[in-house]
Formats: sequence, C-alpha cells, structure tokens
Amino acid sequence: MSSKPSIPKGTRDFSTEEMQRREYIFDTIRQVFRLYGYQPIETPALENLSTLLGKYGDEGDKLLFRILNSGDYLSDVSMEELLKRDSGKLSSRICEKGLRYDLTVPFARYVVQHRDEIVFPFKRYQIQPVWRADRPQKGRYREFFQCDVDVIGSDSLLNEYELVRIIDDIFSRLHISIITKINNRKILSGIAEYIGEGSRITDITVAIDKLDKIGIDSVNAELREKGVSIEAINKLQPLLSFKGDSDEKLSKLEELLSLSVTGLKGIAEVRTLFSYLGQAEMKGKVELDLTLARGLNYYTGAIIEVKSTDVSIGSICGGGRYDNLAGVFGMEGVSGVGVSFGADRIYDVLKQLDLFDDTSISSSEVLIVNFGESETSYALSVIELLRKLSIRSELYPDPVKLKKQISYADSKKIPFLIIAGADEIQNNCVTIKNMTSGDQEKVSLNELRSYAEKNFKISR
RNA sequence: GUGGAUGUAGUUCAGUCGGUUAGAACGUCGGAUUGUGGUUCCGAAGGUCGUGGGUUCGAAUCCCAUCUUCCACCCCA
Repeated sequence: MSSKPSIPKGTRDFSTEEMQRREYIFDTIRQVFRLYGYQPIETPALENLSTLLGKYGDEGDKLLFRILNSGDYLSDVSMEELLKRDSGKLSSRICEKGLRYDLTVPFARYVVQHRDEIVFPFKRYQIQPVWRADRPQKGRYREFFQCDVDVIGSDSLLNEYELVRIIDDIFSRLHISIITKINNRKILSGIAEYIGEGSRITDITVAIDKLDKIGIDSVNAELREKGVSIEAINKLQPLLSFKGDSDEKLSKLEELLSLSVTGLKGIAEVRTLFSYLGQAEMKGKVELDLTLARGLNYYTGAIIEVKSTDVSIGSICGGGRYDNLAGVFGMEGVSGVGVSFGADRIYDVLKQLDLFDDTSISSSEVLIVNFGESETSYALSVIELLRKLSIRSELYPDPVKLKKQISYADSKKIPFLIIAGADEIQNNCVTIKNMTSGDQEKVSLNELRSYAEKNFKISR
C-alpha cells in the first residue's frame, strides 16, 4: 500500500540549492523593477472563473485549472444534466473558481476593483506562480512563476521604452544575451487591411507568427486553409520577405500601408519607440519583427518578445500594450502596457549556460565545531559574537567526530571552521581553519572581532 | 487535446535469444586517522527492474493498461 509519494504532473519541488538560484533570479528582477519605480501587489491564486473565462481565447479556457466547489457540489445539478454528460456545461455548474492562468488578467481585475484607491498612472510588479493545464515539455510547466511589470493609465510610449529598458537591464545583470523583438498590433491590422482581409487579422497574425518555424510555403498553405483569398496571400508576400534594418522596414511599410490610418499610426508608434531606444545604452539587440504576433488577443499596440540568443527555449519574456483589457471588467478608456518574465525558463537558460555563481550559496560563513557539553558555553559565546557581527554562523548540533563535522562543512561549502576545544579554551582563543587553503591559525578571543570583520563575509 | 519515445541502486547507465543469486561507476555509510575535510587504501549498505494485470515451466526482457519524464503538433513564460 505504501507506494512512493509523488507530485502532480508538470509541478516541481525545489531543493535548497535550486531555491538559492531561483532567489537570485527573483532578487535581480525585483531590484530592477524597484529601480524603475514599480511597486508590488499580490492577488489570490484562486480567481472566480467568471474573471478568467473568455480572456485567453478558447484554447486558454481549455487550459484553465478549475476548482470543484466544496460541499455537496452536485446538490443543484439535476439528474437530467448529469445524464447529458456535457462536461463543459457541467463544469460551469459545479466549479465557480479557477487557478489563475497569468498575472495580467487578475491585475486588470484588481485595477477595476480598486480604482478608487489607485493613483494613476499605476506602476506595479507582481511575482507569483500561475497554472496552466498544458502538456508539460522542456521549459513548459503546469505551475510556473511569472514576474510581471505593468503600467496602467498612461498612453505614453515612454512606458514601452521603459519596459524595453527594464528587459535589457535585467538580462544584462543576469548575463544572458538576448534579442528583443518588437512589433505593433496596429501594423498587423494595417497589413490585414492592405491585403483586403481586415476581419481576419487573428488568423493572419497567428499564421505569420510561425514564419520562422515552418517557412513561407507552410504559412501560405495555412492561410489558404483558413479561407484567406489567394489574391490577399499574394499581396502579403513582399511584406513577409522584408529585408534590412528596422528603419528600412518601416520606410517600406509606410509606402505600402499609406492608405491605412491604423497601420500608419502603428508605424509612427514604433518609430517613436525606436527613437527613444536609440538614445539608450543597451546591451542586447532590439529589432522590429513584423512576423511577431503572439497569440493573446488583447494586445492593441506594441508587442514585445524576448529570446535568448544562446539557448532555444521559446520566449523568456513577453508582453505588449492592451487598451481594452480593463474594459472587459467595466472600466473603459484605461490603457496599459506590460511584460512578463518567465522565471522558470530564465532558470533553465542560466543552468544550460552554466551561469549560476554557486560559490555564494553556502548556508553559513563559519561552522563552529561541537566538542561536547563542557565546551558548549564557550562555543555559544563565540557564535553570539559572530552573529552580532552579521556573519552567518552555525554550531554543529551534535558532538560527533571532528572528521564528520569537517566533512559536513566541506560538503556544505562553508568556507571557515572554528575549532574551540579544551586547548583553545585554556588559552582563551579559537582555532580558525580556512577550508579552501587548509591553513589554520590561532586567534585570541580579544582579537576575534577584528579578525572576523577583516576575513569573514558579512551577510546583507 | 493529437501523435511518438522513455522508465533498472540516491545519481548516470550496463544487462546477450525469455533462463540460476540483476551489475558497474559515482555518491552514501563504516574503518585505516580517539582534534582535522576535499587525495589514497580497505570494507559495507543500498533494488517490489515506474505501477497494475496478462502470456510462459520461467519475465528487467514479450503483450495490454496506467502513471512519469521527454519530443513533435496545438498553444505559450
């Protein structure tokens, strides 16, 4: 009966080592968010399904984890409904809550719900797990952490600029080289208008989003399958094969889309954004990518996606501007823009590139050897002193063999050992062993404080 | 949700055609060394062969189901 315990598919335990690395990622991201003036909020893991459903398209609705009502959840369901076995309908009768699917929709809900308390423009960040009932793969989990930054209540393109700047700042601090791809939903609308298929923008963008992956012929085949006319597809071809830098692409676009008000507006927005970015000292590359569409149907302006140049793992950060999201919750005319960092994928990238600095992940700076009852009070006075100096220290809890205590320090990468046995106590000193070099020296209690301040790392 | 691969000690992996007691390396633990780790030497422990059924005199090996992980779609961080 006692089978090994396990955790649900696509979820993970994080070891102490992994957590220290993850916290390094979260800390880096959080520091940068704060540096740019964003403030944290949190929202519940559970949302009402009415908040979540219909915001991510049909596909998204399928991937929502639904939570069974508590108590006698079938009490209101008739036998007739049960016998119909319509699981879609039935689930809406017996589930009224779901796990959040991303942080943007709960944020929109938060903004609408707290509109009277919020000072606009509202700059917030949010670092929390989200859940998707997706089939797991590498870099794809059912529970994963997103780190969102958004500013809501401002139309200014300075916000887009700021987000791209944050992206560059974070990834350069993490030493990940990236390419930030930028597009604009208005340009995509313009293109759809230009080829005479204005109403099919979603089908068109989803298809051309795959250009990189499946090639131009397959994209055209998919468009035809979706019912886009051959004439329109032919008209689209030159746009898909634009060459040159972002400026050149924009100029060519401007000619082609000269009759589309929306398209021209998108071009102007991208131009402005690139002119801001031109003044910044950026580490990573930024480019206009007309094939960047992204699935989410709420983007209305800028679309942003970040990829690692060294590891292929899908996007590690993505986002854009959404004018209508708060409108879904009854608050019109409030525009927002934001991006989301995928902490778990960033972890995978750092891991694969061997970029974690594991030298700083020891639990303690100093281990004090435990010799037994009669030496304990001496050891305790030493550890009190060290901790007062903000030096991470631990006393080995059991008086086991010295060999064992030293190998404990070794395997936990603790850099210093303090040995205080009968000899040291008699001479009012301690023996300090440097675990890296193997050297050891005697230091008197009087000098311990200055020795510690000089040689031991102080924890923040 | 569709299609395909995978699973053997804590870890990475061997395991012949279905045949006796399932092996190795690393790691762990003990000893050589009663106050000195990371090197060396000696020794030991550790397995329901993912799980459940089936075929067979006999199954890690063949068949079915199921779960996990991974891959390609779909979609996405």
